[in-house]
Amino acid sequence: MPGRKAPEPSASPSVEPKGSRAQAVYRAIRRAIIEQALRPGQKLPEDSIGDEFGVSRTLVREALGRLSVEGLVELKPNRGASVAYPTLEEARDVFDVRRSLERLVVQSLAGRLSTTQLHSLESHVRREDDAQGRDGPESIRLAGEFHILLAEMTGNGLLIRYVHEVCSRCSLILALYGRPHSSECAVNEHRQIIAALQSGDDGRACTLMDHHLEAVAARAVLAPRVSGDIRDLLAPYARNEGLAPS
Amino acid sequence: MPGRKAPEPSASPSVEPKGSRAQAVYRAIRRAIIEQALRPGQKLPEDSIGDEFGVSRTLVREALGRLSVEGLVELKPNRGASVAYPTLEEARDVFDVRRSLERLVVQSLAGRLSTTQLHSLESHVRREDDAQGRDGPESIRLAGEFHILLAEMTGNGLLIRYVHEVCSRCSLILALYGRPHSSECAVNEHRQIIAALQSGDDGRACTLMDHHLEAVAARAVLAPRVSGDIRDLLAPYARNEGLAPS
DNA sequence: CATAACCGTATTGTATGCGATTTATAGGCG
DNA sequence: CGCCTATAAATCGCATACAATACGGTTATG
Repeated sequence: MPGRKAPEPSASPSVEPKGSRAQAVYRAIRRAIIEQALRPGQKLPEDSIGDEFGVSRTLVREALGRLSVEGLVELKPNRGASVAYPTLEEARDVFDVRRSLERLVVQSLAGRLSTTQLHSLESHVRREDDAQGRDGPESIRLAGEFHILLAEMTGNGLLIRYVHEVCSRCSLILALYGRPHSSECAVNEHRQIIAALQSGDDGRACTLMDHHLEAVAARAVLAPRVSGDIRDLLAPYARNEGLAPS
Repeated sequence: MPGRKAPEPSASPSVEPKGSRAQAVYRAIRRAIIEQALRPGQKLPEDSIGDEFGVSRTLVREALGRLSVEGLVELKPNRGASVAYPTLEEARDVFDVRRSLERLVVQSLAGRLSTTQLHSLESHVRREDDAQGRDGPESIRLAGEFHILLAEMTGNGLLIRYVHEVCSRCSLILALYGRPHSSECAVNEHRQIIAALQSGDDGRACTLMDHHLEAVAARAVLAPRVSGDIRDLLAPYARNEGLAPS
């Protein structure tokens, strides 16, 4: 097993050891994927993972099953699981749905934010500023968490779950197709959205959110990474043929 | 085990025996819930179900897990699974998200329907007419399937999955809170939506869909069933306290 | 008589084992 | 020398077994 250098998972704001062990495995893998510790195409054998976490294949299976439903993991019958490798078409689909959902979020929230919630949002944006450019994966994760934070403020459980899911998948997509520094201006856009929400102008908030997401999608999806490394260029094609990098 | 009279599942348009057996169990339970063969609050013990289907608890567990994620089943730790009993608040949440999603559906579809697709939709609406009033549960199921059919025509995999999910949950909600004959005028509204989509007027289609869903929501959620049966009236309160009918 | 503690039973949570399917490897044949 | 086939290794699909927890009834006790 070569190259076994696992990068430390960046410190989580709130460590939540709650729930069953299966959920713990689920969250761990999920996070590893989002932070790009596990790259798309990476094989995910049940027993290796079980060994790593000290649980049986049963629980790993359960976790992988859920991740597969959410689209973060590909689960081929009798051939095992691997980190999902979204196509550009899937990416566009996800972004379309995401725009719809987040429009609902801002409409629900405009003019209804408590000061506590505002502080929470501002504090988050400040953290985004800190991570700016310094840490690619963390920056991506924080950008996603901003939207999740917004969704949670609606109190709509289903909406929260869906936004959570599309944000995860968008993180994966950005990791794949995003340019480096792609989240540069996102922080400012986040600030603008907060301002619009605070002022209660839901039309403006809606428009801002729409443009924000379109911008994110455009940076990522419409501009596949132009890399000097031939492997990056070939990877999607290889994966299309069912091949994976060693 | 008293009262073991299982009503035949109404004939499915397309029997799809595909996929793993776990998925088969999943679909079976799902359908049983939607058609009200399993009422909200009904306990779902793993081994009884396994016996019934001739599979082990492992597969039943997998199915119940997925259903729990989708909100059709409630899964309490160490206490087993039961058919979900959505609250009115959850119901409203689901309908809110559903409106958002289906707006995206009609926007994607307006003016882009092939004649084949139109025929498919018209044929479906005709089936809805047939079931009109004759069979409550089947009527509800068909109404949901109309929306799923629309979603499938977008080709957006994520959107399809989400619409599928919210439709399932809406079926459950209607079963709980819907008046009898609540889907009366729905068929005509479906026809109008088809017409608007065909004409390519996406604004009108959007409005129609919005009103349609609002009407459905209003019939159901805003008008909790006024029943002479005291058990129906008490059930939600009982369930709120974690109590279930025998 | 009411209440609390105890124990048996039923059901879930997790691990493990076996057979099946797939993938990799090595050997034979053209 | 390359291709096809046969055999071996690895991995998954599923069932089963065991351990842990919660529930119901019974008995002991205040």
